[in-house]
Amino acid sequence: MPILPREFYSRSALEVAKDLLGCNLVRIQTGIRMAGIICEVEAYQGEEDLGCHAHVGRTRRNEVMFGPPGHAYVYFTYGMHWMLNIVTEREGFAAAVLIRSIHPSEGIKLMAENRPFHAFKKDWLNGPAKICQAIGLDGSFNGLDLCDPNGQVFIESGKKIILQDIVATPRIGLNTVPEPWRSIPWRFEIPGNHFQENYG
DNA sequence: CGGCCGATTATCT
DNA sequence: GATAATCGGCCGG
Repeated sequence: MPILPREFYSRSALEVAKDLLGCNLVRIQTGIRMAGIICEVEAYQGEEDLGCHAHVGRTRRNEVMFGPPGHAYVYFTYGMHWMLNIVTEREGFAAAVLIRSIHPSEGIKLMAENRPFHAFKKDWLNGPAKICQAIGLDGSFNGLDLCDPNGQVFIESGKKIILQDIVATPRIGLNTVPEPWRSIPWRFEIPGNHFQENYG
């Protein structure tokens, strides 16, 4: 499957988020290819969005989000977790899509080694920090260009998910974010059981 | 399975 | 000095 080009990411985070469902997140670590089908994402867009890191304006942490689309915004939180986001929209407009869960498809053995004591337990890959741990991503990947075919991280197009199969709900963990941003349904997912029955 | 809570530190005010 | 786009262990049902 072809690598998603820059134009794919040069759209609103809401569109990109939904279109990323069903696509294949690929990570090559020490020459070994790991991949997973994206099945849960969240959109964050603009300084108006009080749930988006960019709402405070440009800072050292969020500056990648203000940059060109198709790059990785990897940030650190809760003192121990890394999160992977994909930058969207045009340069100068801060927007990104958080990858929240994947259905592992390739290199599962290496993913398991990257998550010792948790591999193959229930829910071992449904969470943004779990994914980064499983595919070996940290802050050194912040700003990485995902459109570089020779890169170690990129996304390939996959099965097209029809809108009817996508469930939209509020974004997770925005406990102190004011309404309406706290509850706006910008989290998109392919329900787990549905995914396994129809897309696994 | 669901709810509660402590861990742990870069980044921002 | 406070906060955080989370996780995993522990507990009760």
